[in-house]
Order: sequence, then structure tokens, then C-alpha cells
Amino acid sequence: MATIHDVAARAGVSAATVSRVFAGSGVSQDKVRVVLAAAEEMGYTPNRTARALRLQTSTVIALIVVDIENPFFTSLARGVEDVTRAAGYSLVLCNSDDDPVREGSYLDVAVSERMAGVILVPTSDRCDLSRLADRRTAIVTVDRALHSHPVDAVVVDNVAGGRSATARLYERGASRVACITGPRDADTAELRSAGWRQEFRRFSPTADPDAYLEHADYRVDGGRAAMARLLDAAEPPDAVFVANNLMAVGALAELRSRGLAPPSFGMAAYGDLPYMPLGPSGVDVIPMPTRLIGATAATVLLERIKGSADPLRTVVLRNESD
Amino acid sequence: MATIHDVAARAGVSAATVSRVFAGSGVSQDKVRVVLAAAEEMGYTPNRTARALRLQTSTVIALIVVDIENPFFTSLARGVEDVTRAAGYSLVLCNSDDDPVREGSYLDVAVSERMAGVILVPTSDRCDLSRLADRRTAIVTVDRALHSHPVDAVVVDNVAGGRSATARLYERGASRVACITGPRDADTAELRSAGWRQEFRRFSPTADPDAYLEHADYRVDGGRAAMARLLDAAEPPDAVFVANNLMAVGALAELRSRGLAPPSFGMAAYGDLPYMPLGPSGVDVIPMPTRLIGATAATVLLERIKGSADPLRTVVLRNESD
DNA sequence: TTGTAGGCGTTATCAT
DNA sequence: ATGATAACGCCTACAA
Repeated sequence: MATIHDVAARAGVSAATVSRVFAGSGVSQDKVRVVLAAAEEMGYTPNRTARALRLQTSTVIALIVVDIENPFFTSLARGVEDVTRAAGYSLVLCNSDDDPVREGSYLDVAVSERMAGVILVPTSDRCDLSRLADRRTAIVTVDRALHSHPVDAVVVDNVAGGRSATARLYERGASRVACITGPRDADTAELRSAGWRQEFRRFSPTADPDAYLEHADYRVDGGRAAMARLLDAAEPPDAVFVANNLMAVGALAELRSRGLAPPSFGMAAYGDLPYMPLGPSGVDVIPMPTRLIGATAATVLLERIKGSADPLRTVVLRNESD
Repeated sequence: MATIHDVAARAGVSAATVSRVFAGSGVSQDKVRVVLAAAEEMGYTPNRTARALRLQTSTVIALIVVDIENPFFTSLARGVEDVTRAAGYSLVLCNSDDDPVREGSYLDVAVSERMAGVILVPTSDRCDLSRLADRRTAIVTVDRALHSHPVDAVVVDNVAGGRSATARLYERGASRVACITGPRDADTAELRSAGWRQEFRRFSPTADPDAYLEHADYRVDGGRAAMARLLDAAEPPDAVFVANNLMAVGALAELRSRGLAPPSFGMAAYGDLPYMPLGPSGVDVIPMPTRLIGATAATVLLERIKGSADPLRTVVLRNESD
């Protein structure tokens, strides 16, 4: 494969000149032409590996998500990619599968490959970012915030979303709104259920919130099982707020299998139900500005990569219908 | 950040010895301990960039798909990841968005980063793999085959799937089965519709197949629009074979919006409909062994990376219900 | 078993 | 504007 020296030899210039041509600075017009021609003929592509070694940084950005099979995260990825690509970076997507070990290994890869930055959906608050800090690798978290480590973050107002979803269910006539939220490690799960709890206390002051709160895993089957538990209770709810899209799909399946379904049994979900333009499902959706979240995170990251020393910030995007 | 020399100094050995410790060969027990201790204390991680430059290959594998938002491909990715991860490689996922230019740029990145190999869902038969060939980068295509370039491939039997889906619709009483297939550039689209055409000719010998064939883009909206065109025709079909999952979702939406729906209007789809355990949709699904496809592709790729010089092969997996 | 030294392909510094 | 040269961190003959 052609190296910079091969091109230099062919063009009758030094390697330094070829390098400058590709860096785009301080080379005479004629030499530029000669070099470009030579490079073209030889099919020369700069070796990113060598460049990264020399520069101590590459032009790759990693996006690490907790569930590649959740459309929310792939849509987020599209948002990220739109802006990173426009800025000349390539985006690689990594799936931690909500496993801190896998998350850690991808973070290691990121610093070890000298990636320019990483956008991370953290598996939990305990995740270790020190390795990135050592290398001053730019980082921003999305969707979930991190309190154990100071870092830029882009999130939505989960409490407000949980509240408005719950309130709407009550206003539409529900008398007891349960909640299916995510894993305890996910701060979004805690915040969304906190929003629900506020409204539950207000509208069902005599009932015990904890009897109507289920934790699951943000996945279809978990949502379905949680819905089943709620329905099997002594005093079942007549509506439910589900804290993410996939669990809502599962909960809906469980309801339908029992002959229940919205709107007779109320349901609100945080985030769009995937592939559900199939006629009205009766589910009240709190839409998330998914691509915008990704695009915003990418923008923040790029600023850090460019060297911004602004104070850390947490960008809170509004849900589209609070 | 600690380098191999720092560790060597601290451990009182040469850099070569440290390198050998991490390569795992020919170092005395006591030195191994000392080196590992030193590395641990200093938080040393080998610099993959330097290693890749030296070895002319890295330990990263790229999976380039045409639509990251299609659950089929993310599920495929899980299958790939299962085996690459077990073999000690890290997988990065890239989205070409069915755009040959983006596909090309990711291929460039792959060779430029000296990735160990790439698993590719090609956007079309015209895609240029010469750059990979130059660097002898291992490659295998999945889902779609490539005839312009000799390369390993893992696919399913698209013709058989198209035939059996169509035949089943006729056997269930349909009198005219239309077909919504994918873009002309995708060989899967041509093969699936070819399967349909065979059965169409057999069961509807007097009708013109081309009047009942629609090309769309393998996406929800495209499927919906195609379904609308079919229904608006002079002699509309009473059943349809849809060549992929997302278009089936769109087609189903269109049917329902017109008060039609399976099973009165027959529908068969190639690949599982995403997030549809919501009660029977009435759609006859040709399930694809999605994860297995990914795992198989990864296995083939790993063999090539290990240096296998076996003849090129195309692995054809059976659909689960042919 | 261990160390020395050269080179992987770039880019930045320093001359010219 | 251009060229020679050193260095980025690692691995691997080759020597000892």
C-alpha cells in the first residue's frame, strides 16, 4: 500500500510536502497539483494509524449505548451521526448491553485507540471514567446523567415527563395509576418514577405508592412480567405509566392477552412505541426528541474536542409534550 | 499516560520484556510478576494505535449495515458480536444508510485504521472492494451477496423464502398475490420477488406479474406507499407478499387505514415484524435466523483473519420455515 | 531468558 | 516554500 514516501518520490518532492498538501497549508499551487496527481494514481490514503500515533488522537468518535436493539438508541445514534459526520468524524457504535464490564472494555478501547471522544449512555452511576480523564479524552453522557463523576450531559426532564404522563391518566378518569419503571441503576428510571409518585400521592392520597411501583429491565419481557404482577395484585390498578418504550410494548401485550387494553385500561408510555403507526393503540405517548438529543450531545462533544474549557454543563431538553 | 518504557523502568527490566509479558511468552515467573505489578500501579494499557502501526493490523472488526434503525440489522449485530467478542475482538457498528458514498467512506476508514476485518451488507453490487483487497483486509458480506467481486458471503435462500410465502398465501385462498419488494440495487429484493414471480405464474397464469409487483425502499413509508398503489389499481390484489419487515409494517398500516387487514386480506412478510407480540397480526411471517446469520458471518470472517486460504464460499442458511 | 536497535507512516520542528 | 530529521509507542529479529 502506498505510503507518503512513495507519493513523495513519485511527485519528486519530500514527504513533508506531501503531508502539508493533505493538511492543506503552505504549498505552492504547482506542487499541490503534482502531489495530488501522484496520490491519485497510486491510490494513496493517509494511514490513520500512523497519524493517530503521531497526533495522539484520531478522528473517530464512539457512541456507547446500553441496548442496541432498542429503537430509541438507534434513533439517537442517527442524531449523533448527522452532526459528527458533518464535522468530518466517523462514528462507531458500541453496545454495552447494560453490562458494566462490556462498557468498561469499550471505554478502554476508546482511549487505547486514541479516539477523539465518546458519547456514553452509562450503565450506572458507578461507571469508571478515570481512564478517559487520564487521556483527557472528551466525553459526554446522554440520556442518563452521572453524579459520581463531573461530566457534560444531555438529558430530558424525566421528572416532568413522569408527572405529566401520570396526571393525564388521572385526568382521563383513572382512579389508580401504577408505574412500571426501569432498573434501579438507571437514573432515568428513578426520575420518571419520582414524577409518577408525586402525582400518585396527589390523586391517590390514601394508597401506598410502593404497592403500585414495579421495577423491570427496560425490555419487552420485563415490562410484560411487571404488568402481570400488577394485575395479579389484590387491588389492581386501572391504569399504568410505563417508563420506556419497550416495556410498554410488553405491558400492552400482557393487557391484551387478558382482554384488557387502552383506553378502558389507561396506559401512558415514556418514549415512542416503535413501529406502532398501525392504527391507534390507545397508549398516551410522551414523545422524546430523540434525534435532537443525539445531535445536541454530539455538538457538546465536538466543542470539547475543539478545546472548549467552558464549565461543565447538563443540557436538559424538554419532552415534546410536557 | 504510561508507556511501555515507563513500566519497564519501574519494573527494572527492558521494554522488550514488558512487551513479551503482555504477548504472553518467554518470560520468567518473577519478572512477569514484577512487570504486572508495575503495570497495575501505573494503570498501563498498551497503546493500540502504536501496536496497529507496528503490526499493520488491529483487533477491531467493523460491521457496516444499510439501516441501523432496522431491527433485523441490530439483531444481526448481536449475533456478530457474540462471536467476535468471544474471540477477543471489539466490534464497531457503522451505518451506511444505503448510501454508497457513506459505505465507501466507512470502508476507507476500515482499511485506514487497519481493522482486522469487515462484515458488510453491501448497498449494491457496484460497491468497490478493491481498497480492501489491496490491504488484504478480510471481508465477508452478509444478507446480500456481491457478484462483481469474489468474496465470502452469508445469506439466506431468498428465492425459496419468496416462493413458500407466496404459495402459502395462495393455498389459504388468495386469488391474486401481489408483491412489494425492495430497491433494485439490493439482490435480496430481486431474489425474493423472483420467488414470488414463480408462484404467481403458477397460480395466476393469466395475469401479468409486472402489474402486481412494486419496488420500494425497504422502509416503513415506502411499504405503505407501495401498498396504496397496489390497492388503487384497477384490479387490486387480495393478498400481498412483502419482502421485508419494515415495509410489512407500513403495508399493514395502509391496509388497516382502509379497513382491510389480515386475514381477510392476506399478507406474508419476509422476516419478523418488529415488536409485534401484541396479539395476532394475521401476518404470515417467514422468520429469518437473524442472529445465526450474524454469528455465521463472524465465524467465517474470523477464519479468514486467522489466515484460512480455503476457497471462497457462500453460506446459504435456510429460512426457518421453508 | 533478556536486552538492543530498527522501523511501522505520520507530522512538527528546525533549517535552508 | 521546501526538505531533513526526530519522535509518537510498540514489536521483533538478532545478539548476548
